[in-house]
Amino acid sequence: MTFSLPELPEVETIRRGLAPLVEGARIVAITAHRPDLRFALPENLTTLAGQAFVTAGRRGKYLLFQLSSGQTLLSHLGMTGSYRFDRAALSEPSRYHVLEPGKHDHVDFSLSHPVHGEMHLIYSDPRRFGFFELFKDEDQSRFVSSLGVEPLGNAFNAEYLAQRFAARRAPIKAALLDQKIIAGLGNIYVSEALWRAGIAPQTAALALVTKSGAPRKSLERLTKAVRDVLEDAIAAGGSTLRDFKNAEGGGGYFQHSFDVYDREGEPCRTPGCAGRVLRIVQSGRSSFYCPACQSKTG
DNA sequence: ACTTTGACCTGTGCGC
DNA sequence: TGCGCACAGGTCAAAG
Repeated sequence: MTFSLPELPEVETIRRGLAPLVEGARIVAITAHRPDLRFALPENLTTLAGQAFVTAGRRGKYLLFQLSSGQTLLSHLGMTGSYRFDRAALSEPSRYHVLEPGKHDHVDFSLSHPVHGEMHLIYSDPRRFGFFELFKDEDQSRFVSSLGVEPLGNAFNAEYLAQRFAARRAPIKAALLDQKIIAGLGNIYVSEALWRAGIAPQTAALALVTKSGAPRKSLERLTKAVRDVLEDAIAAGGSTLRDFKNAEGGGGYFQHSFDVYDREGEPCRTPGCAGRVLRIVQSGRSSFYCPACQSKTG
């Protein structure tokens, strides 16, 4: 079992696992075991007791828990954040009301659900790159307000990307990682999408746009590749998601295999291609691609 | 306005 | 076996 590297498909898979158990649950108490993760925890986090979770949503890589007060609790998993349920009844006198936290357990949501009963939802995060935010409206959110389009939504299309890429000299790899353009792609799925589209990661983003500002064929392919790779990953995640409800230690998922990511030196999987996967470093991050079938010219 | 780099943080896996 | 070190990647802040 590898660590979760939570990009959009992983966050969506986690959301689908959490939703049936948290939606409708009343918050009995929230206990934070430390004052900060990546950033300081919201000051009034522990005062949410008495509210209920209405929906568990997602935007990009953010989980958005809508509360009965109208507020939204934003949760970002960083690189190593995870949720698990502990079914210990809150009212059992032999139990501590707040569970004895594990080394990397940082936030404990004590919940009471009308159907599923009492449980703890525990946020754990060894590297503490994750963070929380509490806001009333999305335009007040430091994180959500600047996000680009949802890649599985209608606003995501080749014309939109052409407009955003037209003045970008940076490599397409960096442009696809920019959350202000597309919300939800990370290092893994950028490599995967570029491989599917036959575009080398060093290609300047503006090379995918014509002089008149129209998307080139390659950008059309890339748009479809991004959408397809995310949909495939969500489908795979759904099939491997362990059931939060019945799992002893909580839910999770198994990372599936990728076509180029982390396959340095291995054969390219494009039919008929004799190339091997290469690893290069761009902006301090690994990119994996096949130099034989991914073009640098747009 | 755009682009790049460093910092944050800990577990893992490799070479010696 | 143990130690040191490079590496993993999401986001922001700062520098170019």
